Amino acid sequence: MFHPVGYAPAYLRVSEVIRGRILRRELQEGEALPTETELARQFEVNRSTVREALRKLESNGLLGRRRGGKRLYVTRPTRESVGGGLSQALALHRARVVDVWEALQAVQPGIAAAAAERRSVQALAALEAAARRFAEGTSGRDEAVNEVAAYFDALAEAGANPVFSLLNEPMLRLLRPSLAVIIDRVPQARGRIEAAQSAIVAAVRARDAKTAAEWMARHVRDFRRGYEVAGIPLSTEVGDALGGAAGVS
Amino acid sequence: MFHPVGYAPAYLRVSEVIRGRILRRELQEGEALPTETELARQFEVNRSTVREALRKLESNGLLGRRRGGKRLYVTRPTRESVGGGLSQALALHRARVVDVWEALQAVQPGIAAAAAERRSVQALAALEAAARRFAEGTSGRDEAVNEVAAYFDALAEAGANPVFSLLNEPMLRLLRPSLAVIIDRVPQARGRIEAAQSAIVAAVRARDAKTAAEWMARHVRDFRRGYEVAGIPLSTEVGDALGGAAGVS
DNA sequence: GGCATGATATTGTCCGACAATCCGACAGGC
DNA sequence: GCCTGTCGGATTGTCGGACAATATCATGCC
Repeated sequence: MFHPVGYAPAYLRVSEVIRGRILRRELQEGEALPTETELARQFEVNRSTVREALRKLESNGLLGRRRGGKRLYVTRPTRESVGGGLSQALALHRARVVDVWEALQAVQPGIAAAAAERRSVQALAALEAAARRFAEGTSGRDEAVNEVAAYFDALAEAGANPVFSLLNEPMLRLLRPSLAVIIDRVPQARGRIEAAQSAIVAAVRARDAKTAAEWMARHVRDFRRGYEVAGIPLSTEVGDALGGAAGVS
Repeated sequence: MFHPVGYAPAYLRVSEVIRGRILRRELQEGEALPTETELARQFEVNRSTVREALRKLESNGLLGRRRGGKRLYVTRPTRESVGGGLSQALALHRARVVDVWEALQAVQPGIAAAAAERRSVQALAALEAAARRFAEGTSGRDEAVNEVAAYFDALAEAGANPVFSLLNEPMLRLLRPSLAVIIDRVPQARGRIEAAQSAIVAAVRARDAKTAAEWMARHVRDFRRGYEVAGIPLSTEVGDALGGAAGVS
């Protein structure tokens, strides 16, 4: 019958006002925020309150600091910050490798198709470079995993669709540990990945969306085989590795 | 030759420690956090510092408050909190409706297929209920939009894949405003949506993944037609409506 | 022009304080 | 028995002030 009466502490109201300003682009990316003291003066709250508001925006990725800098600048959430939040949420929702794999299966062919349709010359070059780096097989397992991720990223980037780019990140992040295991344990993994990558690159170069999507679908199915061969149960929860090295010790 | 020497302010270190504890499930969901004073004592920092750390975790959705409550509890990020962050990021990355639509096109058929394969009896009932609510056509434009979103949510839920559930939210949120325009301007929109929904429901009931995916693909393609008929440019940036009513006035 | 230098501004952190209010217990009335 | 009113304690939200460390910037020097 009645709606709960709304109340919000000052630190929340302050952060919402600033957030709104950023989303409405009244505060533009790269612009420096006023100093904490100045904000406190304008909002007529204490500096501690302002600081709490800033911390919220900071972890949303809307504010950031230039390396070693002191002032806060308006930034837009990076792939990393968005991906971090999302993969953290997925880990807490007990997502399993099979769940992430299934999502990959759904999304990646579309990404490959988009890349084939719209890739620019530069994006194609970047994609080819990523494939080459993996193909060189510089031995290290962790480097290899990074290169696979970089390849997927380059592909999403070539699709020129920010939604794809942002969705890509968390899935790759979550699969990283298990992918490392596959590369370690399945001898033919590198070869198969390399083959798929170069086939997809070729399709993207030829702007052949259909073939790109098909190869990608095959590629993703292959990952599932990889899990089975490597003896990783599909019901393993992802993100067991998270939380340890989340950033600062 | 040398890595930049790491330094992190105390509020960050504190929040990372707590975050790690949560991700490692040493702090379980639903558990109450110690009081701020107690945390300050244990971490040997000031209460203000602890509060800044808590604000960060709060906006990550890892901590929350029970309605009207005072204490903080460990929570896992809800679809809303994750979706909010993601759609905010997408808005700032200037994602356009066509980008979101493309992602929808990639993901939704997979979701429908997963739902068909794994739906439980309850999930099916929820999906049918959602479809019925929309079909009743209770007139209001905004209610209709909500019901469409609820339908997609129910479908993702039926897929029993947390990745799908979490990815669904932000896309729907971003499409909401334009969907409202479509329903307003395109007379036959309701009918077509209703037809697609019931076809998909039927396929899900019959556990026919292929048909479910095909109908969903058609359904999503239809949305694109809707945009064109409604005269919404596909290059419209999503989230122009965001930022205004982000929460608190 | 580029670079050392010093003054200034700003952040990170602390301390102490107080009002509001949530919580739990407790008593009283229907 | 259950609901309501009361009350003390605990906890959060907010404030003011303080200070060390250091990023920033204008200055002067080569």
